[in-house]
Amino acid sequence: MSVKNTIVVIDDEAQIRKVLSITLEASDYKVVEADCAKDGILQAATAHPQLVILDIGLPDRDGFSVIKELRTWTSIPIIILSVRNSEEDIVKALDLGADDYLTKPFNSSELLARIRASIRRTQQPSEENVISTGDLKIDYSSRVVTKNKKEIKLTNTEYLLLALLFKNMGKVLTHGFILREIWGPSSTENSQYLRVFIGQIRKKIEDDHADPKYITTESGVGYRMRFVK
Amino acid sequence: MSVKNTIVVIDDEAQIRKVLSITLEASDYKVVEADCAKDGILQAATAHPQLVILDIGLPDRDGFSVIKELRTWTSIPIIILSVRNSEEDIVKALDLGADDYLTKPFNSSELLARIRASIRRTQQPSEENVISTGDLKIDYSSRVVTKNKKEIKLTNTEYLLLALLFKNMGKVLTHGFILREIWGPSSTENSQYLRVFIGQIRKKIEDDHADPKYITTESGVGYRMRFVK
DNA sequence: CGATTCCATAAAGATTTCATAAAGACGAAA
DNA sequence: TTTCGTCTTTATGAAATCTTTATGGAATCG
Repeated sequence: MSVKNTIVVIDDEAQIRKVLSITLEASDYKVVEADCAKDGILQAATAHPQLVILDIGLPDRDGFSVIKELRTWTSIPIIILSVRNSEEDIVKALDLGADDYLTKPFNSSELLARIRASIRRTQQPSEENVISTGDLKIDYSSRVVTKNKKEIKLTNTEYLLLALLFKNMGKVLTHGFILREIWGPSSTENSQYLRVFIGQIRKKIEDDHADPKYITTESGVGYRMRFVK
Repeated sequence: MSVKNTIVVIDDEAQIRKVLSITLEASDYKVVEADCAKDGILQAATAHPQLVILDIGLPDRDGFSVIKELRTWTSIPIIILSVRNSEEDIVKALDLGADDYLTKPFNSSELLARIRASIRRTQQPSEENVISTGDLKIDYSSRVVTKNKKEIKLTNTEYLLLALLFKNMGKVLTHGFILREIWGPSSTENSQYLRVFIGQIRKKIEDDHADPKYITTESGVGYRMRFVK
């Protein structure tokens, strides 16, 4: 279940705010309304919105100055609404940092599509993919393993093997399974070089590799990665 | 001295292409023209543009399918031009991944402002336009790389490659990923010329290129840009 | 307990991958 | 067209990695 995206609507006409709210809420956005520039900026700062819809014609302040002020501290997308379809206004708004410009009366499905496009752009990948045990940590997105925050240099095969063990933390992985996963289905059942690699990895990650605490041997079966507090 | 931003214009009407070229070149963009979808995609993959302008009505293929195909491998901004001001088309284009939609006849200063807005956004995601590591610094807004405040002369491809590494500082980038990002989806899996370029860049940025501290090799995997204090 | 199988490690050989130079191809600009 | 800068390809030796072999120690089982 995803959390709803919040949109701040800054417009002095109650009618327009109402139409926008209904439209946006029907598309599963959370809407925060503001009827003047001052309140709009406050809401933008406190409601943590994913987008701002701003009417350029406000009673208390020039809408362009609102764009300017917002851009001093945030880069969330701003879509401008205006009754004026003047080239000059469009250029000014966009160059001040607005992301899009629509003229009233606007088409609601076009507005929604432009909102989706703007939000899509800001939601670029930033997901971290990290698993840790003891003082060991693996980061799949950057493909780096650290021990005590210090990076450990691993060859490609060593990394693949360690990543496989991490992903199956606590489970016993049989020799056959590991060999098939890393060396492909046509790999021989010879687990000799698996031992060589486990040995290499242990040298690099275990404090005492005569008594390994991370990768334990399950004699006759395979290996297991242990979760260490 | 900053390198010009490149824009690929895909339109079958020579007249429109000419007008666009003149307009864009007057604003200091480098323009690459294509008169059909096939050539357009090729140019988008090889010319390393910062933006694509796409006419939705092309002779050889549906423009929507071009958006779709481009979006399988690149996230550079796409601005759609169309004679049809239909809500349906706008929504479809934006949801397929286009960044903006303008109807012909378009206003050239509005188009330029929308281009600036789109390019600005792509050069922003790292929050700052400048990233540095050690005595190296990259400025995305001016496309300039400096070492000890001294500018380093880079070819376009070298810049793109270095910028990609900077943007993913600390992450291991696989050969395949780098090749797709820089040379497009049709690039071969041959990483030989990637090595050549890495070699060139190292000559320019590393103090001792027998022992590189900025760009390290992850044998069998790819390369990584390191953060140096 | 033996005997047997399984495991850990070192080290040598085989293979893959990498760095670099240099030559050819290509395209943009004069 | 020619020139120049850049990109692509090819070739070569070096480096890193993987695989195999050998040896002795540990675990397992009758």
